[in-house]
Amino acid sequence: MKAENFLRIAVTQALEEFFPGANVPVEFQATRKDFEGDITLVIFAMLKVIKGSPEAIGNQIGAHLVAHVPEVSAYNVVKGFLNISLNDSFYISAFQEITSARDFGVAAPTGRALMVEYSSPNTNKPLHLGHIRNNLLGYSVSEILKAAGHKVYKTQIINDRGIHICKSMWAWQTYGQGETPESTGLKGDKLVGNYYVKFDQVYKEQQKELLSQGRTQEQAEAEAPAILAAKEMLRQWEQGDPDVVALWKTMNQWVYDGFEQTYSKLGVDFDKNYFESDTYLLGKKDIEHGLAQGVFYQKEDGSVWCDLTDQGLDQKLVLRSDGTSVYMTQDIGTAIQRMSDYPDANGMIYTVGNEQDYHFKVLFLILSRLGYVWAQNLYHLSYGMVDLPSGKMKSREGTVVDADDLIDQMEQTAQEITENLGKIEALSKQEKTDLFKTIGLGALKYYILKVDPKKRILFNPEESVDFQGNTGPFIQYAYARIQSILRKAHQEHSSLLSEKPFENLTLTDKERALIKTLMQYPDKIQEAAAAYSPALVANFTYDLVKEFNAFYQNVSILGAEDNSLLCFRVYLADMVGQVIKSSCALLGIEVPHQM
RNA sequence: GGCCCAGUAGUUCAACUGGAUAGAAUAUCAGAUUUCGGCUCUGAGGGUUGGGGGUUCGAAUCCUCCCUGGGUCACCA
Repeated sequence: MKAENFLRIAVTQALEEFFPGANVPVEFQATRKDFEGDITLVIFAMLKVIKGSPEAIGNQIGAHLVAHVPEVSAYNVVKGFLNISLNDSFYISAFQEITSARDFGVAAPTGRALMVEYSSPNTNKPLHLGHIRNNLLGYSVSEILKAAGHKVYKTQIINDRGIHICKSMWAWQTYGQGETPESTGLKGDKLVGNYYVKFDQVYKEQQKELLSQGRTQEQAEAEAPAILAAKEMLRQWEQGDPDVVALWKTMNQWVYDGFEQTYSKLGVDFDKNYFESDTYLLGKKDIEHGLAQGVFYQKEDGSVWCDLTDQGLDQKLVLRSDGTSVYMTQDIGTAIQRMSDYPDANGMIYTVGNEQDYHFKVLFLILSRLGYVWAQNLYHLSYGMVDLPSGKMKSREGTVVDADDLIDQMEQTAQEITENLGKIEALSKQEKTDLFKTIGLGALKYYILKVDPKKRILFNPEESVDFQGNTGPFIQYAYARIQSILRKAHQEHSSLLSEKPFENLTLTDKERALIKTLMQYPDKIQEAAAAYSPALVANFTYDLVKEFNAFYQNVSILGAEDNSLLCFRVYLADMVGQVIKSSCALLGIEVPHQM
């Protein structure tokens, strides 16, 4: 049982005794490290309801707790804080509870189902560093929500249609000379991306020429043959022209194959893919319904709008005067579609960059005005840009960091650093390359996920692979070390480990602190799920590792004086390892058995 | 210009959502060990939380006005 629960009961009893009838708020928090105690009751918070000096009230309650609650061993009062110390038998039984729990930390099913959308790439260019943050966040939040007891459907919408797709199609058709991924040895997304770039070059040149012939910039942009050709192609695609559709299918397949490789390297996956080419006509019907309901209004030219000025927002167009849809129309339609595809789901999380904050604010508002109950369970998982020390990423200037290149670079950096440390000579070649992948990706993932999603990231590849400090490899290293201890323990003391005879131990501060941290794990998952923030999990894991290192430093786990102590320490190390592994899994990070 | 987000040690990030003396890591410096200047320990310095005002027992956190950076305000997606 959690300490907070039985303490709350006892404190309420004490208050009832000292201040009958008063409805006093009981607020606990973890005791800060520099103070004696395990859990702290905040007396200040009570002063609004009851009168008196906080010290006196704290002492009164503290004395009552020591007298009536067997788990409470001592207390002290500092200003308005009552610090409560719990005895070792409480910690030991709490620890036993943890070790015997299956899937410690994972909550019981809540019966809720949610859909998480992430990645959602365009099929005209390869994935870049920004997508990596998106993918890592979306995947990790999905795992965290699952651990918090929800059912999760991971999904992406593939933006496989539109003028940008036709641009690379036209460029390939015109300049490609039949190149394929096989003939060039390029990943499909790279090949297609090259033609997207090619289009832009040609387009720019044509504009320059038109400008020199005296056209305005606007005219040049509109009249360049390349853009006209791409537009024509889009028209043909929409009419189902067989040749264009065939080309579109072929080139998109190249891109999907390329994306699949990148996803699999990143370790992310999806339960369901939506394609914009299937869904881009959705939403019009819903606009009509909304119009009938009075949620929208129509102007004389026939365009349809939503008036959000009463919410401090603007008027928002939802259907053009020619009856065609805009981005918002599609998003309204797909949201409704998805919720009917998955009737058990009653909410969605959209992992999309913060440049679309406004869009999603409006989208959610409109959906709720349309009367969908699930509209209140929509969340925009908004994240900031990723910058590099070398400067900002701008696709126009070609300073985009390609996702595959970055992953390769991370593995290579991991290799250099690991080999320099020289602890892995015993491993086979295959084991080594696997290890470098694990470390390189772990570094990348941890570095990105440890930062609050909302904030911009400055990503420094070198720093991220550091084996010291708040980094992925540091955590992985701690795990590997624990595994090595456990291997030895099982070799040398296997008979001892079958039972857990550690009832009457006296714990050290370090051991108590470690158990305390372990006990927080389930709450951390809930917190992270409520905040949609992998950063909370990441920082918890780091705290746990630090706590373990502090314990490990002054203690010889396998050299304990008596058997039950040794057994206890091995179980403690084992449990720490399990929690590290499990919380790393929530971040999508693998842990190595040796490094 | 309106709206949204961010601003915390030199640097990269925390701070349990209003709690105690704002913490880690990294970099720097000083010791210890090491003949390796690289590895490992120990310790230190480093902060007006962008600035001013306000709210209260108590503010990095809340309200307000400024400053800086980013985003967004299309019949683009």
